Amino acid sequence: MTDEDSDTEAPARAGRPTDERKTEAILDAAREAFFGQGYAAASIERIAEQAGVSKVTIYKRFGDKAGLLEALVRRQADNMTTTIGEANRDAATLEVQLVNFGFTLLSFLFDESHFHFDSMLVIERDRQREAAQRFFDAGPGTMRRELTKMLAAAHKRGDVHIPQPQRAAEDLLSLWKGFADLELRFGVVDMPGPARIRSHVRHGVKVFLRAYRAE
Amino acid sequence: MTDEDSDTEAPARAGRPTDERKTEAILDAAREAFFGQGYAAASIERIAEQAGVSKVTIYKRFGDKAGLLEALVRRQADNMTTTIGEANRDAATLEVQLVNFGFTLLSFLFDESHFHFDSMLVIERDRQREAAQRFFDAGPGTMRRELTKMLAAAHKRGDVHIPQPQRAAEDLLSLWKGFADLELRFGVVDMPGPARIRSHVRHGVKVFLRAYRAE
DNA sequence: ATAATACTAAACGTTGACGTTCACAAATAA
DNA sequence: TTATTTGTGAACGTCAACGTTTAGTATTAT
Repeated sequence: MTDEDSDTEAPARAGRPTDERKTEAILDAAREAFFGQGYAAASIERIAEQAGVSKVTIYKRFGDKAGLLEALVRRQADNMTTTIGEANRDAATLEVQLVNFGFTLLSFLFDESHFHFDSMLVIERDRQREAAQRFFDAGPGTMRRELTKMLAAAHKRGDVHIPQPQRAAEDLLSLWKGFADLELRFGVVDMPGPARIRSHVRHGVKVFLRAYRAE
Repeated sequence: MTDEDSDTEAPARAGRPTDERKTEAILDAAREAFFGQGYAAASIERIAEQAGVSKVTIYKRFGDKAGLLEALVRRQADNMTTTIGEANRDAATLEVQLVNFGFTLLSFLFDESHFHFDSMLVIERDRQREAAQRFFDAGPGTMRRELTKMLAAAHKRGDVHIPQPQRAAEDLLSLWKGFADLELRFGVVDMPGPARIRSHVRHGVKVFLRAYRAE
């Protein structure tokens, strides 16, 4: 009679329960396919095969190809938000603080599983406008906000001279992403390891602080 | 009015001569399609239609889809080389010199017809490795070389303190391309006009020169 | 056991794109 | 005019992918 519509995690429903690991496997396979070959070239059939899942399961869960991309974007964005949250630690000096922040960011960006992401999304942005916007907010947007706050605080303390913190934040993000990103994208160099990433971040921070040091 | 062609070389061959304007029209249409939708999603049939050309003509001239992309990449790379060559003018001060250089570069990069180029190429780079490399050499690679030379000369003159000119060139290129590029790619802002571009370039140069000024 | 739900495999219809062939029209040199 | 080459349109074969359907299996609560 009275259906227990409990909004808790315990389903307590009849029938075979959904296997959440399959959802993860599908999204992992979709990531590989979409990022590696682009949205159009990726095939649901191969995604299903690689995920060890029936094609029908994908359609049951995500509706269609666009829905699968939508879900993937959401997961990646959440993932990024989490990573960024963990990066915002306090440290002794501003320099160390920035280096930590940048290292976390670049380690994330220069990861095989995320690297092709925006390239695909950019091409698809006309068809997936809100998805692209959401990803920007979760990734670069959040990054800019956090960094802007940090820089404004440092300016107030007198550590640096940064009258326009948002613009400065964009400068630093540009220096970090920078040319290494270009070389990577065109396959001129290999993916850098942690040591190279840290060195690159340090260099960016140094240049940045030289430009914005207190007079 | 009939135009008498006297500039071009006479083919002096029998039969109907090839219409070079058709080649251009095909490449223009291919650019729109490839850059806008990506390689896989673009269709030769629609490219032919948009170019006002028979599909067979495309196959006669370019062999297949990959050949068409190949030719397109080559044309874009040549185009870029030409533009960069024109940008390298001497000017009174280093600052003016850099601003001119950057303005030419960004005007080219932030043009609708080139903007999606690397996004497509990145996804296709595994299948079109040499095309990607060629484009990198013609574009960012040349840019870095030219800029490195300019900065090394300025360092020798004592105008600035740049012991590692190539790294500094990468920094400046990063600052220029920077965050505006990201916002554009995700559709957060519209394509900037010349005024905004010049302002952005100026800012980049200022930050750069503050960081690398002579002590 | 039974009902209910998740899931699979295989087949299906449909669409769109690649690349080819063929008959024919258009343009030019001889 | 004639030979030669460019270009067109329409049709064709092939293939890969989307998304659906169906019949049946697996897993759970009652």
